[in-house]
Amino acid sequence: MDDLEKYIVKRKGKSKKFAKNFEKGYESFKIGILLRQAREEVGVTQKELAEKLSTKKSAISRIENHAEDIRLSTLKSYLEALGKKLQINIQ
Amino acid sequence: MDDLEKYIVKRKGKSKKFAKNFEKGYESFKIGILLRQAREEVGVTQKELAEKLSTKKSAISRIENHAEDIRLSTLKSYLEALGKKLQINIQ
DNA sequence: ACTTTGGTTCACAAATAGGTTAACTTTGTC
DNA sequence: GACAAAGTTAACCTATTTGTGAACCAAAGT
Repeated sequence: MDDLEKYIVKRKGKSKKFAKNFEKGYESFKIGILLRQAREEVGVTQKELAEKLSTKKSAISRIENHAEDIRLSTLKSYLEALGKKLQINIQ
Repeated sequence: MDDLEKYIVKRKGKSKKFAKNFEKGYESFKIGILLRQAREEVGVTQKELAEKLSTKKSAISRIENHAEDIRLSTLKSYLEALGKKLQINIQ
């Protein structure tokens, strides 16, 4: 079980809603989970992050919970606002 | 000079149009260059790739040349159609 | 010179991501 | 319980990506 899976188990325990939504499809949630994990690691609230990105906390929440897809630029700026870097590899 | 840069030099030599467009901004072209490189490596034409993705060759060309941004799902399926895997890391 | 193949670009339509507001829930603290 | 802070969701709107067809160019082969 890797870190992401551990995190998912933890989050399922914390949020019944998440657990239910999660079953609808792993793939579509994977990126949101990754992003939430990154944000929590840094210890920033959705509101704080939203301000750095000149957007609203609701948009952040949507990305972390709902978003079926995301633009590469959004992904990048989200992470950069957390002081992280996005790395893309092709295998 | 890494592989990507080498490839860019090569492509600048082949296409004046590309060379000119490229100067307008590196960042926005980077992903397209990566994708073209991946496709050429496999030896697939834009038309062949388009068919696998149920789209048209013009859409492929746009992604490789013009596209300012791209959805994660598009990136993923493009690469998977080439038999490659997209790997995302956060640093 | 003509045709074919691979690629580029444009214009328009369709689909979808992201901005925004407002109402709501959850969680923690007093 | 009351309150505040953090997060969620829905609705609407706008901006952007992607689908599509057509016209075009360059290179290669006939």
